[in-house]
Amino acid sequence: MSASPSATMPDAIFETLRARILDQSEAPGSAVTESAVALRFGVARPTAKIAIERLVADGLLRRETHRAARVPELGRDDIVDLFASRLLIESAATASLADGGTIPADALAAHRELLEVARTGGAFAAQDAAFHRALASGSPSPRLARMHAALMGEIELCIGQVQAHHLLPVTEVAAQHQRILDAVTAGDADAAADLARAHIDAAGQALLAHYDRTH
Amino acid sequence: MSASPSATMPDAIFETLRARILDQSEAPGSAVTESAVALRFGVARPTAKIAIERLVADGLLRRETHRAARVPELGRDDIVDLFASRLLIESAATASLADGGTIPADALAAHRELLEVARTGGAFAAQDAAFHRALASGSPSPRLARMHAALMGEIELCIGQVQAHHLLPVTEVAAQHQRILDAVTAGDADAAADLARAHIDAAGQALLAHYDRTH
DNA sequence: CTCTCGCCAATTGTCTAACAATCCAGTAGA
DNA sequence: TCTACTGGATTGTTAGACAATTGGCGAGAG
Repeated sequence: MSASPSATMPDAIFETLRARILDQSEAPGSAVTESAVALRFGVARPTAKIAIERLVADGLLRRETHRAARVPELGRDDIVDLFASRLLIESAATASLADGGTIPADALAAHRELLEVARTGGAFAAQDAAFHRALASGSPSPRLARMHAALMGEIELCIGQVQAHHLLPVTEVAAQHQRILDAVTAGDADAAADLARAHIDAAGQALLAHYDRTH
Repeated sequence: MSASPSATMPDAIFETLRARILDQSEAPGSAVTESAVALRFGVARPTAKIAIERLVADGLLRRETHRAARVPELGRDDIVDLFASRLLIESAATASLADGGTIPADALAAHRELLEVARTGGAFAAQDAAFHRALASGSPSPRLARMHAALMGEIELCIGQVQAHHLLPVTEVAAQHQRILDAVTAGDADAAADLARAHIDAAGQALLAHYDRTH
């Protein structure tokens, strides 16, 4: 995947670091300094800085001024807040999508890939995230889509954990996605929003329960 | 106002351009090129670029790749979408604020300034914007606050128009703020959210009516 | 022995200059 | 008249260097 048509240097660094953070190659809590990144990729520091700033904007890194950026360790409060915010945005986006009554092509493609993974087994985090991303960016409200994108980085961090610890069976995830799509196709905004809420809440509850078990 | 303790070059350019855009010194639709800004402030282009990128992130400028950034002309769809999104975020933030039952100090200060302006007359856009900004950033949900901040630039653009065309009397704005604060103090989340919704909706409706009159 | 002050290393913030890629309009040629 | 090309304008990207801030560590005073 990821045939980068016009691979620019900051983009390439961004993508590489993003993948490493999402699959936990970069341990949560570890520091990612501009100098280290610049050295590692053989570029000037400002180039590394741009990549890091994009990661920070996506919520995949956190930083304070004059401090090294760090991979976030999502605490209980973070998980609660993140899923509550996501619930608000994504259910609204799903409802407005249902008003239109059509499913974005990207969302359908992601859903089919997820069904395929459910049959063959394997990692499904990428497909799950792609589905939700497509759902939001297909919404008729550009600002809703923008806000969801800003949340998506941290969400993907969480999805990775749900998958890694087998907190939810992939078949159940796929089934819930199917029901959401059905409601959207039927143009039932209330039902679509409710189903989206339930889907997100289930993931949040599972993750919180796991967090409480391990802390 | 705004004693910048450590005025950095990009920040100074950002603030200056921001003020010029908000008071319409830069006409909507006009282009803001990196070179022009660099020349005007006597800095290198990347320095100007950073300032412009911040403006774009705040929604005060729009740009496509390899095209000059332009001051947005908010169309009817933009206004509808912006106020709908704002309604969703700000009412949720206000409700969670009411759950805590305490008013952020900044919000109270902005409210008092607005009351003062209501007595003496004059421009109130800055105080109105500061009030809403403080309300959201005082919310216990950092992500809600972050999303509201991302909307705030465009909101302020709208508030400026509401003020410039006298679409709402400042006394009415102040009175509605007062009612919201009262509900928050009382810890009544539902009432606070409803009042916030009504307040935002009134502004949106007034702006839309004005838009339809003039287009 | 403890507390405070000052220095030093680490890190980011910022700026300039230069080259590369892209887009658009206007023009020359078929 | 329509197409292809060229030139200017604009942004994208990068390297290198200097400045400012932070936090920790050690030395000296109490």
